[in-house]
Amino acid sequence: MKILIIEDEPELAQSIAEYLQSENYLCEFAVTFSEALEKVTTYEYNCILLDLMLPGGDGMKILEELKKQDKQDGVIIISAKNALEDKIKGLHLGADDYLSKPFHLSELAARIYSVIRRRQFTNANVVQQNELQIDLLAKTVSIHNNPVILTKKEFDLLLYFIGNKNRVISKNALAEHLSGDFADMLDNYDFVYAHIKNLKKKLTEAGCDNYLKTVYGTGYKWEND
Amino acid sequence: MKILIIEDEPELAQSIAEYLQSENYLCEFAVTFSEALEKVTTYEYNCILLDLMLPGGDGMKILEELKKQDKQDGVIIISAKNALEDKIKGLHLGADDYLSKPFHLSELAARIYSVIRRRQFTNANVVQQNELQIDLLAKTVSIHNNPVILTKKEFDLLLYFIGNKNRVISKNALAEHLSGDFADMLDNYDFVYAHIKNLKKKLTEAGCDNYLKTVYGTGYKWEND
DNA sequence: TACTCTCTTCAAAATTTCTTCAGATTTGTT
DNA sequence: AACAAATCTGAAGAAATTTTGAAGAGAGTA
Repeated sequence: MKILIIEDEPELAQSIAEYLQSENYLCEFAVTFSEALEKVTTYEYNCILLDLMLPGGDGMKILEELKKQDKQDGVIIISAKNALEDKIKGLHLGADDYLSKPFHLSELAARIYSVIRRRQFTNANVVQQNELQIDLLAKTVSIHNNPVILTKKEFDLLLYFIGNKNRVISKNALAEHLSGDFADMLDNYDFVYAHIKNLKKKLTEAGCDNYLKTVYGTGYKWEND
Repeated sequence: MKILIIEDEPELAQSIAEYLQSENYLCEFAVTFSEALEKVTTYEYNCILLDLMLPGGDGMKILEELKKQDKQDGVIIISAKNALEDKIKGLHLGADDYLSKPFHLSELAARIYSVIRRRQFTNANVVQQNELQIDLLAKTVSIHNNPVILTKKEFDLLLYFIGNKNRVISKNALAEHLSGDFADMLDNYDFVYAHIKNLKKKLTEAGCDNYLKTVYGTGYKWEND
């Protein structure tokens, strides 16, 4: 069983490796983004441990590449950030699991074991939120088994909100998220308003309570108890 | 909240500033090393964004100077270099965070929020002050689980007071904070009076003791034992 | 090309918040 | 006590923000 450890902190990488070797796994390392990308595209691993905070690039890109190349490696994201948004995004991109630092090595080993075992069977990634059922792989939303047909941007928005529930998200952040631009200030939020309106409408028409609250002068918030 | 943007690329500095301004931060710029050094030693900021590649000197020197002078400003390093050593060195010299170019402005804003929160309040996103519970992310205030609905300016005011509790805040500082401008001596504080009044009213009506005391002729103070 | 679906833009309407104002009240001073 | 200056207050108009429907632009497909 081969494991690739993509992690730039040498001590952490080393102790993970030692533990896993004692569990009879073969370990390899990648420290930088480019190194990771090269190994991932060239070889095949039973499981990849992916630290998102990499020097040289966004770890998510590794996931995207794996998906693009239809690779079957199992992936566990390791992140210092505990952002649910990252988790959802990661799972969305095909990661199998998500582990926040710090963690116990035994916990990691357990996850690796179950990822490798589970890889033989397929299992859909479904998130249940309030009355909504969201299939991250199929990118579909349903409510009590009735589908809610969303456009891509609406689906993205919904995930973004749910991944950040009970937090106010500024219009800026929404605009950036929807447009996907880097460091570009947008001075017009009309398209944000439009997508929010449409999303809200579809959800309420499908019988979903209104969890998407306006925070006047700031942004929006998915409000949950 | 005042941010100093030490960055020699005008476009990047500009879009950062616009973004942060729309998120209610006050921004100042420094373009050269000497200018940065002067501002940093003369004024105080809630957060300093520091580009390491500066004309006229090594950005790390700014960090060293801050440390030498025992300044409490939060610092986020922004760098085109992805060098792990830079990151480590920066963190050693007291930087709070490190961000590689290119980055999303919302990511930057999130880091700034964390840095300021850690310095100003706690590590948690919920601040407990007297009987008030303030959720910084949800931007909500509640008292014994009953929500107190505040407008944006009222919420800002409350945070400002609590972040400076037991300190008298001048009307001028309040006016500046509320208007979002570096305003010199305004001759009219009516809007300050109005916001204070409304905030006080909402808090006391929700059952909060009156901690917000008038300091006749000077300003106001959130008084705590 | 024509068709369809999605995204963005636009402008008017609705809503919420902010500021101003003028009179009332409080505080400090003589 | 009397006066002046500072602060408080409620109301109303002003300003800013959001909502909305519709129209135009763009992307993808047959």
